[in-house]
Amino acid sequence: MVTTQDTRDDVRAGIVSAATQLLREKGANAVTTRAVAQAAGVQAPTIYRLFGDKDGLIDAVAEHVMATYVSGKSVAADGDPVADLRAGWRAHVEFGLTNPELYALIATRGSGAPSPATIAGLDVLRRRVRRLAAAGLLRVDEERALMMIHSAGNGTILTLLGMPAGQRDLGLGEAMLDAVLTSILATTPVTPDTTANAVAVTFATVLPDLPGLTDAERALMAEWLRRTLTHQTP
Amino acid sequence: MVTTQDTRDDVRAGIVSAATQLLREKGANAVTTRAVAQAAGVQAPTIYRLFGDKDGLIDAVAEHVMATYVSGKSVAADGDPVADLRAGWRAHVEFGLTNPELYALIATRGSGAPSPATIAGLDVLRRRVRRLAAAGLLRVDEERALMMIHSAGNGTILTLLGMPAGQRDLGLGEAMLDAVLTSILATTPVTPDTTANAVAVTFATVLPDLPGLTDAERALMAEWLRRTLTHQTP
DNA sequence: ACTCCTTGTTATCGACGTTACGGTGCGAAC
DNA sequence: GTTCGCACCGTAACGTCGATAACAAGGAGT
Repeated sequence: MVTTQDTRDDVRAGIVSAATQLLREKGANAVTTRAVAQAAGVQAPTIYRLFGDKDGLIDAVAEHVMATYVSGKSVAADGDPVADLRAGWRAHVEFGLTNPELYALIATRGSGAPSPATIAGLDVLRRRVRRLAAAGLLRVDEERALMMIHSAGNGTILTLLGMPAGQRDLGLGEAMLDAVLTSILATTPVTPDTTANAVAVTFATVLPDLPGLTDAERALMAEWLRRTLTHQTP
Repeated sequence: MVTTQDTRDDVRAGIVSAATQLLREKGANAVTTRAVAQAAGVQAPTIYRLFGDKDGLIDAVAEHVMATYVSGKSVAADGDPVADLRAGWRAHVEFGLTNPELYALIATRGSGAPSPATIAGLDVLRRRVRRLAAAGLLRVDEERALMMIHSAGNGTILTLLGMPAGQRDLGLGEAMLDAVLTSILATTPVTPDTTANAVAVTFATVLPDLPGLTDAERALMAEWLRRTLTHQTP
């Protein structure tokens, strides 16, 4: 039978919708299990049967809001990697400013595991950073670049949310992104050809200049590079 | 008579101390008015007579912890303004990592007025930025520079606190500060040679695709690459 | 001696997250 | 067709939280 599953999903959607509206209109403190249950027309234990926990409800709200938000935008996954990163950054900042209570709720989980929404956001950001790295545009560690962009974005949004809506420095977001990009981007692609072979060849030429490695490590890497390059059949 | 005032201060100090210890050892959720009152050997209403509010108690705890923290360090207010800013940044990051629960508590006040600790931190940062401006070292708005440093610091600390204590990228703080300083300072500090780093990063992305290498060799190279990239470049 | 302000103590309020328990309906089995 | 089993639903409650009212006690100042 499907009706039971359908009504279950309907009830679930209704609860999420009620919680979202409550969060937007009355603030985070107004999102209590009783208030949500009353607004959705269900009983309090229903929330626990469907979401297990209040945090589960919050996660579902975050997922719902983010889904409806990104559905309105077309994420350009092609084209210039840098332009894509900028677009993603702007969308992120705009999302934070559009949903202040929700963002403060999911971005500031005191301790413990980060929220699923945070993990999802980090994943899409990681994909964008990987494109930068693959294009030869990064001059820092991929993980380092990821963490820098994440920290800058999170800090910027929280700072903007911390000041009254009227006097927000709206250029702060662009300035922060420019600062991070200037620090992590290579001015021009370092290799015109990003095939594995070409990159390995280029890497072999800069290997002696890399700091923090012992001579033995450098020698081993050079040896392995030579092997992988001679392994090529063509 | 002074004894009444003295005992009042003593009781107050005892409550703050108990709350601080409770916060450090049992986490933020364990800091309840009842638990604090019992740990301090007073009754629950005493907290409200002395601090007015639970937020007041938290603010007092923050002030106490910060005071005892900065008392251990000598803040060099003279000398190079840039060096002072760097020292203040490092102290701030170190404070956040040393007091995770407290920092998460005061830095993530969802909405409403920021905590007194935040305001105090912004004030000392504002003074440092003003010295930069007075020395003619800023190439952006003073307020813009203030907000950028504040956002970067807050975001960095929250990001570091969000990952397990073992695998924190401790160079992230310096990298973020360098990124912001490069963008706001008139005198651009020396940017190290980027070519080698960029090639190394690009190489890391193609490393999994290289033929003729064992998994162990690939893992070792990835580890060495990570080390050379996170290596501090003067 | 009398009054007033501060302190200590108890009891309690309303709200919160969460859960135990009994009823209820519906498909399955005989 | 009757009965059994089981998943669901609604009521009520539990334990805890922040916050406060009410009142006793005791010393300070006049």
